[in-house]
Parts: sequence; C-alpha cells; structure tokens
Amino acid sequence: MNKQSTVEIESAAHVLKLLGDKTRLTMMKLLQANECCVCEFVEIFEISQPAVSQHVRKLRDGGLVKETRRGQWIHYSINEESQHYELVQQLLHYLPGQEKHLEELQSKGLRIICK
Amino acid sequence: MNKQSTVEIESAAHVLKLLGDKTRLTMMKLLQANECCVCEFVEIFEISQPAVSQHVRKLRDGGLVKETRRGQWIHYSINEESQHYELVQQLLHYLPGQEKHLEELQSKGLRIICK
DNA sequence: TTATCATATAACAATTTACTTATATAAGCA
DNA sequence: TGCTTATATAAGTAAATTGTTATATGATAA
Repeated sequence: MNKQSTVEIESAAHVLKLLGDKTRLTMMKLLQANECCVCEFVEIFEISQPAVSQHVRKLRDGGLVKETRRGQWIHYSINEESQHYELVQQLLHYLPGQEKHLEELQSKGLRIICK
Repeated sequence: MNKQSTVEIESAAHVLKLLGDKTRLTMMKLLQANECCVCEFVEIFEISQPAVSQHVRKLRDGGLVKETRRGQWIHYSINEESQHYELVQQLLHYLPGQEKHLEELQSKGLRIICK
C-alpha cells in the first residue's frame, strides 16, 4: 500500500473526465515522456488546430499541463505541481507508450519544425 | 515502479470516462468497501431510481461491477475479474472513504430494508 | 511596416450525457 | 391468484461535449 494523500471526490471526477477522452489521454501519455507543441498534436491526431487548442486548454485549465512559449511555438508539458500529479502518473503507467506517433512524425520530417 | 500490465489507450479512456462522473465515482468508492443495492444508492444520491439504474448499468456494461440478485434486491459489487481492476483500485485509493453516506442511511434506518 | 507562421478564441452544429416521467418485468407475500 | 416492492427499460429533454470554419492575437522575419 502506498502512502498517498487523498483528493476530494468531486475534483478527482473532474480530472478523470478530462482523461476520459482518447485524444486527451494520448496527449497526456505523450507528454509523460516528451514536451510537445500544438503543431505536433495537429499532425498526430489529425484533427483541426483549434480542436487541439481546445483540448490542451482543458488540460491546462484542469492544472494537468503547463505551457512554455518558445518564440512563436508554445510547448506543453506535464505540470508536476498539480494536486493530481501522483494520481495521474499512476494512471499513465497502465498505458502503452505512444512514441510510435512521434516516430511517425520524425519519419515525415515534421518533428523538426518547432525546434 | 510496479509490475503492471498495460491496457489499450482507447479502452482505458472508456473506463476513465465512466469514472469521470461524480455519482459513478462515489458509487465505485462505496463499492470498494461494501456491497450496495440500488435502493441504497437512490437514498444516497437523491436522484431517481431510474437514474441510479442507468449509472450502474454503465458501470456493469464497462465490466467494472457485477450484480447479484438476492431475492427482490440486486446487489452490486466490484468486479475483480475486470481487465481494469488494478487500475481502478489504484485510482480509488486516492479518494476519501464514503462511509459517511452509509452511516447516514443507517441513522435513518434505511440500511436495513434490503438485508 | 507588412507578410507569415503558430496558436487562441468565437460562433455554430452534431452528438452524447444525465436527468426526468411513464411503464414493464420479476420476486415475494396475502 | 392479485398486490406490493425492487429494479429495468423506454421515451423525451436540457445541458455538455467535441468537432468544424472563420477570425483574432502575438511573434518573427523581410
């Protein structure tokens, strides 16, 4: 049994709802190992750029990710200060790595653009 | 790092969506420690009986709980055979116990009816 | 400054969700 | 048998979600 603090059920439900979407869950798993920018997500998920922005905004509003502007690009990464960081990490461990998506980008030469 | 098998991201997202609702998440936390029947949930959540039935059906369809008929009552409990059992248990550990709801029922004398 | 690129926001539409009330089913009991 | 109780299903509805296209913002580069 781990030592772990509890969180309110309502706030946990909110986090789980955020993660209960295939696109956002895959984003989080990707971010667990890599910073990503919006343009990469657009390529990976094959949805419009606004759709990606709306997903990352939800994750940001929920405190799960943070953004860092690098010139004209905005990179997203896991927010380790989140109240739910530990819970989310535990959860993500159960998911298979999503590096295949990044490798596919690389092979298309699309990973370089925001570097 | 725990030894743990991974599950498909799509199927994990589905489970997390089921848990991403305050009512269902509280139900699961209650079930972690107790069997409950529909009539108890009706009292606890102050929603209609059909609303409760619809929530437990979603949890059952997702394989997270199982039902046992006991006379005219149907008792629900955690399905330990679920592919997502381990993930769900880990998750529930982060939540505070919900026994207060059962104690409240008891004090109203409503816990006895389905025994 | 103006053009371009990355991202965000606004407005809208289709779909899904979470309730409700009304009704059906299934077990227990007089 | 017929009545009551527990639960499920059906049908309808309001609100939330997730996408779209159009447009705004903000940084860079000519």
